[in-house]
Amino acid sequence: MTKKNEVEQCEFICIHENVVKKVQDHMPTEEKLIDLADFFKVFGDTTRIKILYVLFQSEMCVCDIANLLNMTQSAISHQLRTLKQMQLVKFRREGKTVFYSLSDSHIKTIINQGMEHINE
Amino acid sequence: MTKKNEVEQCEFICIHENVVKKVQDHMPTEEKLIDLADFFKVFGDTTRIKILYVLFQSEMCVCDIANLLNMTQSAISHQLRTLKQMQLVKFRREGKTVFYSLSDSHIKTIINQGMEHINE
DNA sequence: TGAACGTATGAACAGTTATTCATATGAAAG
DNA sequence: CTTTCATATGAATAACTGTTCATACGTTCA
Repeated sequence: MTKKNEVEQCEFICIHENVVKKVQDHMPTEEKLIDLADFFKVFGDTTRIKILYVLFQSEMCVCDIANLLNMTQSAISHQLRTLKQMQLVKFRREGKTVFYSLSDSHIKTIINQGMEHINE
Repeated sequence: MTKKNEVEQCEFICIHENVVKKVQDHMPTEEKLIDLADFFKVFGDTTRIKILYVLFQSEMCVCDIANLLNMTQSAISHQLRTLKQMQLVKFRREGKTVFYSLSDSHIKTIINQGMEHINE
């Protein structure tokens, strides 16, 4: 029985081999799980959550968001880029100004569910 | 007009002062927003997502989870600690073994919503 | 009581990430 | 074409986070 030697002997004794196998078969692919974690990672930052909350109510330009959240234009712009890459916001240009808005209303659902959990 | 000098002049010209004010009034408290981000942060790690997925199907001991995910017992234990602190999992002891399970079924909802978004 | 074993935990290290600063891009107005 | 202004972006830095390693804790069994 030459298996991984780093792993402790628990592996051989361990209790629920049948359960482990069954669960293993029902797991999503590694890639899906990484994508999913990356998706939630976007919500895991205060600045980005704030931006999303702001956009819940109204489309808004970068400058306005920065003022509202009392942060620099650059910081907001960087975060908007992240949100854009994850397809959570979209934008339209109007002269010099760029207006951002939510690209998907069911983002609201996810955040609201999170809020519910927070409020016990 | 002596206000913050770090902020660019955009602040004074900027377009939607009325909108900004209105949105500002409807924002949750800073504390709530931080808590919310912290909550989502837990889902933003591949290992933790995997653990949660595993526990969707069955309660399981630390050792089994480690084997299933091909990670060290220590790594899993550390992450379970995080999940425990966020009230996402609960545990029961049976002799030397500790079994973990989901503490709240509506976690499933959140993750499923995330999956839906991933799958476009 | 001592050995065995499953789990927990602190410290250290490596990798990641958010903000800042300086500067670039792109559009409008003169 | 030059200036002004809103936004974007690359590089650098500081803070955070996940894993590993060593070890401690707590339970069972002899």
